[in-house]
Amino acid sequence: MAFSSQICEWYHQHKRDLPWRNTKHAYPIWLSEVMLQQTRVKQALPYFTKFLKRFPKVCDLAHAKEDEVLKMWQGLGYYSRGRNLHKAAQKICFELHGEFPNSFEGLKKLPGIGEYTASAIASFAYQTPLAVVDGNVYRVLARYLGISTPINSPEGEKIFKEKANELLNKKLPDLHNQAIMEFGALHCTPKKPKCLFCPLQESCVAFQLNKVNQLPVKLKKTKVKNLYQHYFIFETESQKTLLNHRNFEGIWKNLYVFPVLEYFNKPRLEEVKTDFENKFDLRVKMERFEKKPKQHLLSHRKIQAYFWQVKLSSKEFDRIQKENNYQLTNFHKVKEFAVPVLIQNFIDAFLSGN
DNA sequence: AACGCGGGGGC
DNA sequence: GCCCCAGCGTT
Repeated sequence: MAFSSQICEWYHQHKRDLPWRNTKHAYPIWLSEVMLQQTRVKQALPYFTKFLKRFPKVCDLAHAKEDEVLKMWQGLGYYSRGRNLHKAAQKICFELHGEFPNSFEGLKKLPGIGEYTASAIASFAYQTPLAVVDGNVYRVLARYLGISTPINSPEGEKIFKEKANELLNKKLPDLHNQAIMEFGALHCTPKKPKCLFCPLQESCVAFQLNKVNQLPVKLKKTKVKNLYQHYFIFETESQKTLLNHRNFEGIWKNLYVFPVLEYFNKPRLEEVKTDFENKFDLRVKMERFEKKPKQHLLSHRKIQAYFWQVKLSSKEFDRIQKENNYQLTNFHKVKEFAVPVLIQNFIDAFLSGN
């Protein structure tokens, strides 16, 4: 219990005032936890506020269109979280009479809720004595206990989960869980942890062995692949353009982009033009907005995006829209659709005249 | 057991 | 440039 009381004491003195800590209701806790998956507090905070204002209750979220949920999620990334959030809200509202499951197992059945999030909601909302194990906890425990088992190996997962539950203060699981995560986020940080004035210094194995900067151990990193995208901004004289709803598996599922050709190997310009002509059965003058591609980095892709301006007669425009089932829209209404940040950046520049 | 999935920020 | 972030779902 020494560990927990020390962590909780530290938490009492250093914790940030975050809105989802001022409630015991499952709905806002769940919303915050999903947004915080692989996402920093600073980035998630404005989304949390915006969502709660627009969807005060879970059934408000359930009754919304997925398009609107994704539009509100725009810029937060990992859009499957937004889609699953919406699906889970519908389950809770329409199948569970608006009541959240009150057990770990019940919570974990909901889409988008895994081991971590189920533990978090169960402990924060219902004081269930379950330890959360997130990136912060892996790091704190790896150092404090001097465990060099890779945190993302099956054995590591098992060991750290066991240790986390051994150290858990089962009388105050919510406080303990908040405390250890906040400690990892603010004090026992990945780079430059504040060991020199750490309350756990004497009992921290990694500090005693001077191995803090070697822990935690993490296996591999998935290689980043290049992705070359050529977007086509179709224009008519009446300010219309076409959007493609990405209603298939993969990057940006269910978001909207301009009609696009994608390549894993850099195509020659002639190749792009030929592919364009074949895809749309169309031979027109096309011009790139800029010679240099816009680079956009994802965790697993390095995207080079080219944007082409394609002016069409209303007849051809109409044909292409129908043949490809594209979304027809006025250019200044593109901002009403959920689009990736890459596309939003282009639109912003385009509309401001660059 | 490994990979796909976004975007931002620290160093 | 590399790593990490209150991970999850699929294969």
